Amino acid sequence: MKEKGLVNFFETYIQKQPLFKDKNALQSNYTPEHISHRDEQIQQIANILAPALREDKPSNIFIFGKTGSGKTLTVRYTAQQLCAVAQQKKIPLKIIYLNCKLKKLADTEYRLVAQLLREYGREIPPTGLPTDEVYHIFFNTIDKEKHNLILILDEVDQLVGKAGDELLYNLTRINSELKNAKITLIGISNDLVFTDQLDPRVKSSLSEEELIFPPYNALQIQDILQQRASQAFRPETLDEGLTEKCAAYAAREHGDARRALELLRVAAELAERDNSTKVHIKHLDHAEEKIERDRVLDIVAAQPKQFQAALLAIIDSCQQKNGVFTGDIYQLYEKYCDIAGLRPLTQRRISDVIAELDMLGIINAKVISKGRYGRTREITLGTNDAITQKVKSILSEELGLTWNTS
DNA sequence: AGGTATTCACATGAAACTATTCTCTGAGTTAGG
DNA sequence: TAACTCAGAGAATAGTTTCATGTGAATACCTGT
Repeated sequence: MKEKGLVNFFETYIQKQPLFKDKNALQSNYTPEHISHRDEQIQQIANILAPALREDKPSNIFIFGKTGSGKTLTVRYTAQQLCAVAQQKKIPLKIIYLNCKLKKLADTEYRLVAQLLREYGREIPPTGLPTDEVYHIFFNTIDKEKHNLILILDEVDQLVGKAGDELLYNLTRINSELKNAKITLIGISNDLVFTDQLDPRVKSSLSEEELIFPPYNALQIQDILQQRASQAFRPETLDEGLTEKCAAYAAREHGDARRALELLRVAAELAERDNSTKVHIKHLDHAEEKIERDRVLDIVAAQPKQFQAALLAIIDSCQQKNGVFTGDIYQLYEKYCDIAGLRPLTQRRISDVIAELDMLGIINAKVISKGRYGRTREITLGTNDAITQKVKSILSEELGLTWNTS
């Protein structure tokens, strides 16, 4: 009986008209043929990079803009076009795109240079070599033949935050020592004040040209959504006013187009699972909640045990009273460590852990001064009750604590 | 009343330490000629 | 003698600990009226 039901399910599943025509169009790494509302920026970047086609060195560029304002997309698109022309005309040009945020790939000096070498077909061990040595190999490798190298560093702020600006300094300076090759840097960052941390020398040479990507406004997002939606969905699958609402959601979040697309995709997935023939507004609401829940649960499950114990202590304290401080958390945390058989970390470290959890958006921690009674962080939960309960049960399970709700 | 000094409870920074992973190198060992 | 094995030295990195210094405002303590 049961099996038959399942077969039926699969059969009807096949017969069902899918909502999606081409789901890829909503994926964040999808590059559309035409990029709307960024013509000006594309032209600017093209102008700056064009000298590469005459085998001159283009200026370094620094690009700022909030998340989801199309920075990466625009740069990659322009670079692709440039590369295509260069290839056609047999102009020696190499473009490397690196995302500095990706762990284990390009988030330290050593790894970034190693990754660059990998792009040139040289295998570099993940550890064991001195950094100078790797630089040396890099230097020799790229100087072997005459060419222009355009290096796109996405989310450079992450790199500088972790590894310092020495690398950028070396890269900008390396040009004067290279005989054949020339390196052009394109830095992409969503942190507008980030250059303040940089060494003035690096700052001036890196931002020979600066570009700012303004966030999309609601109308532009709507336009983009509609374009992508027409590729992604069959006609007549979206409810009236759906893209408008979706755009409005995203515009509220500082014009993040990526979020808008994700929202639309998840909503459609939910609709599909619902056996609905159309995506309705209610799906959009559910999608927003689901995205948030998935994000939090993923982060929580991925944290190390110590973070989980700290988070559990935070959740429990916060549920008992509001206005929770670092000291309270630490005491409870020590207790939980004891039960779970963990060696408790120092308060200094827990202070950092709390700050990191705050960064992840799971909790809110604000430094306040209680005057005579010291200075500390005031901690509140950043998620709604339903999610918090779910998080709590995951944590209890992970830590092997059987929980009695008293 | 108004002004200054104290004081608390951590925050924040810097440096040093630990553990892990990996390469490189050279000494010692082994097997085949 | 060439090939192989293995231990030890060095590196990079992540995660901590240790030590030191900083900090904002509620209180305590003065001061002069």
